[in-house]
Amino acid sequence: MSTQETIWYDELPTPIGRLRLVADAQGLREVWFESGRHQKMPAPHWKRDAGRLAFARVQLEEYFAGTRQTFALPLHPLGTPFQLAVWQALARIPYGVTTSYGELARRIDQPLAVRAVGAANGRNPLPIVLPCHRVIGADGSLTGFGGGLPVKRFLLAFEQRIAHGDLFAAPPASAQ
Amino acid sequence: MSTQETIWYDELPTPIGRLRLVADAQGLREVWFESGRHQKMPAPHWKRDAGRLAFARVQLEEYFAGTRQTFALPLHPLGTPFQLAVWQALARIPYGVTTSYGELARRIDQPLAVRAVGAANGRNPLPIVLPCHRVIGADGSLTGFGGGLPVKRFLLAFEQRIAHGDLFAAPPASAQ
DNA sequence: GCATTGATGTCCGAAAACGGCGAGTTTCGC
DNA sequence: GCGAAACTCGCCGTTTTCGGACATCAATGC
Repeated sequence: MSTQETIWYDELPTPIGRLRLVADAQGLREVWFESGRHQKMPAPHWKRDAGRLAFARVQLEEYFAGTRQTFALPLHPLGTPFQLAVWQALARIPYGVTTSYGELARRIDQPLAVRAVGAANGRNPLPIVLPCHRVIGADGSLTGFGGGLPVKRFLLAFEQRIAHGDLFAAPPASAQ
Repeated sequence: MSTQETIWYDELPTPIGRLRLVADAQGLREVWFESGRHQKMPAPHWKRDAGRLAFARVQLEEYFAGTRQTFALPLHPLGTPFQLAVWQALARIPYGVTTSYGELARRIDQPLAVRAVGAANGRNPLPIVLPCHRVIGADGSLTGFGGGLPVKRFLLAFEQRIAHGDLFAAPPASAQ
């Protein structure tokens, strides 16, 4: 019997669909889009526990309510050193601002590792909390997003709106 | 004069070529593919006797007609204790199901005797009756069969078809 | 005894394929 | 001519695939 680490999870309804939050004793580990293409399921030994995930759920609810622009959470994403570097850089992109993959590569001092940054971005286990949606192509194209491009569009428009203090949603911007 | 045991044999046409059946007073001893590479011939003192082998021939005909999935025959294969153990395990593999050599090794409580199981399988004196054709590599490769790999493929496809209740053969069944 | 051989399975390293890119060039419409 | 879209190619970490090297056990032949 291997000593199995305890893992908790919970679910959360949002404007972009249901999210599944996963955490261990050290912090938030994963955020999934339930309707995502991967269709991942919680491992059988994980425990559903709303209380354990309240710390993250509250801040996400605030984010979607438009009252929170920065997350302050214990995070524990699993990845290679390179991936962790990229994900840390993600956390430093300000609310409502976009950057390019190339720019991100420069910020981690690997200006040529452009596609690798793209790949690491695609593996981001903590979407929204680590705002990979704020990274777009150098030519302004959205290029890709785990939860689907419509969701990426929605998040960017949403942050724009909040950042500019517009209280009402603009008509088109239909999400998902 | 050594007391020579009486041995009878007979032949049987099937979709996979002529089979030769060999039995003694205690039961079925061998089944050969006449076109097999071994080109074995019946020993001179054996007696050809269709009546004596009717018990086995009937069940094999039923098998190839698709109306029999389990054999109920007196068997008398000759082999070492290890081989007999392997062959008994063979008899417990259900119709239309495949297993790996490693899995078979585990079932006889000798999980590391993987290649030995392979060797014993290769010496199976009662092909078809003891379904060595249902044993394949762990990676799904067919790896080998006394009657030739095409025959193994045919038998597996045939059992699949019958087990799933398909009455007509699929056209190409292009070997995976 | 001892060495060799199989109708295998596992592990490890090398090599190739694969991305949520970007810059430069070519190709078409206008 | 001009610009946008299509194509090409280099870049880099990760993942997948592939091949060769072992371990392991019974049987066989000497």
